[in-house]
Amino acid sequence: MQQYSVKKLAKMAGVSVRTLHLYDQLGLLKPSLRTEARYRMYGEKELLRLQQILFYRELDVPLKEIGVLLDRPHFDLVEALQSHREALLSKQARIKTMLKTIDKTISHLKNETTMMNHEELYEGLDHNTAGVYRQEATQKWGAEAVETSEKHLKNLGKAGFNDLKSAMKAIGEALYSAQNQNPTSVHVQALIARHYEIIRQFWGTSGSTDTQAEAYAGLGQLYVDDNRYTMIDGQAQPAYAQFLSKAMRHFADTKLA
Amino acid sequence: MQQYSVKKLAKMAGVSVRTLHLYDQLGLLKPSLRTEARYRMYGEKELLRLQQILFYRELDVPLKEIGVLLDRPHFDLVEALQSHREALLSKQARIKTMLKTIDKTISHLKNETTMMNHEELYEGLDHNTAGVYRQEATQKWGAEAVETSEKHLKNLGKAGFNDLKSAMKAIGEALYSAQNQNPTSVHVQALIARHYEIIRQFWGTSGSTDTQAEAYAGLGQLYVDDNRYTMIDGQAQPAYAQFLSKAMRHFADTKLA
DNA sequence: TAAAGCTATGACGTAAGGTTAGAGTCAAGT
DNA sequence: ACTTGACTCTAACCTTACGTCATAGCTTTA
Repeated sequence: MQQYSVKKLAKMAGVSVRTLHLYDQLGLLKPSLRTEARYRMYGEKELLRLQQILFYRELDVPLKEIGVLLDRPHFDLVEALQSHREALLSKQARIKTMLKTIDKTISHLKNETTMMNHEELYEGLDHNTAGVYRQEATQKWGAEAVETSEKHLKNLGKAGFNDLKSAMKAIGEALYSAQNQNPTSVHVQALIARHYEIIRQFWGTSGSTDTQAEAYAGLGQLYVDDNRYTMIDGQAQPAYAQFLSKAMRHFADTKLA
Repeated sequence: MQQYSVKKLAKMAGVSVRTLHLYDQLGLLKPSLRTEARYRMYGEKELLRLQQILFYRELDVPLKEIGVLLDRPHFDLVEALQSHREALLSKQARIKTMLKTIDKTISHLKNETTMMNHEELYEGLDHNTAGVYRQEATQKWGAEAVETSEKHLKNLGKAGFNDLKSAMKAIGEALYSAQNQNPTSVHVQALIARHYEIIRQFWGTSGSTDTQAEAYAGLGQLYVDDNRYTMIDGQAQPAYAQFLSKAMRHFADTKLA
């Protein structure tokens, strides 16, 4: 029977060692045994239970509650796991559906995107103070970071992608380059605004405004699901992607009449 | 010029007095003046700024960041307020759209809902252990609470509503009666599962499964927006409604192939 | 055998408040 | 004038779910 150390289990489940220590202390997840030197060792059963815990944690159920839920005498582990599996399948399905919708609307692609100057680059956020924002960003992170980010954006304008997927990938690159800086900055807000503009070109006029807004907000989920944007230095860092997702949702709710 | 005490401002904005004390201490929102007795008094300007703060707080922007954002020299207050207003309009529009969709699908209403027994009542969650769950719930909250809740559900079966709106209102009643208990309980989960079943009857077979799931998850927002479910004892208590909304989203993602 | 890497416990820090506690203040009713 | 009830002040401790040391013991590898 397989046994895992704290580190191994933590890595497998994507949590910190500290988290496992805490869960042990709270009685939420006890190791199956302790070695001579009091090292914690976990078995398969504990791995499964941890999955359950994380599953409920996603819904912001407090840890105490989770303990009660899982320790219910008639809790059906198999059924719960199946539902977990279905949740993953469903997520996959949602992404597939979105891609399908995107593919359909690609056919509307007509007008070329054009070269942009600095003012246009930031117009999604503010018409008049583009220079100010840019200067502010430059002061904060240096000219190089800002220019790299802008270069990506400008390339977006010139490129004329033949599908939305590559457009998203390119804008993702730009966002990625800004990510090590302050993610709540105006600069990132400008990127998000521009992001929407570009994607809208691929949607064309198909679909109601509401549908477009929904779809756009949905795209945010892609960033969360794609490792490309959640891994930094080999460490899971979902905070940034989640902020993006939220910001996109927010943008869709706010800016679209 | 209008002046508000802490309590008044707190009530208007839907936050606690403690929150205002904290924001004052952090320098995020200072009262416009202090009375002789050091009572905090806020003016219109502070009310507006508080709106801004809450706006960004919704996106989980840390308070420190919010301070930086709002104190930016070129921050355009009017524009920000307009965008806030648009956000509200957009929310309204989303609800309207959903109602429209619902109205359209009402025409598919054909099959009558039938009387349910206990097993059926809980089938959304588990086929075999309905009795166990029921017993558990009874032990926890007493027979009366459970029976009241079930009565509502059974009435749903008998009623044969002529529109989805009243169906939702009725199931809302049932959920409301269970709300003072533990909202993460299996009992509430059962209610949610049943909730979905009933609503599905009104959707009939129209729309893809994905659309149905989306629409169902969207309904959760109604609970959040409707004062009926967010006010308890005259106090704003959005936690429950938000949990419901989340749970419904989760259910939609999990249970729908 | 010594360095490198893993582990243990304990203690403190964090964000955004909640929750008392003790004391002062204000308006209304008697 | 006096009391009552509602309101306010500051200060201090509590909370959740961990992150981040610090110190010390254990294991593996060169």
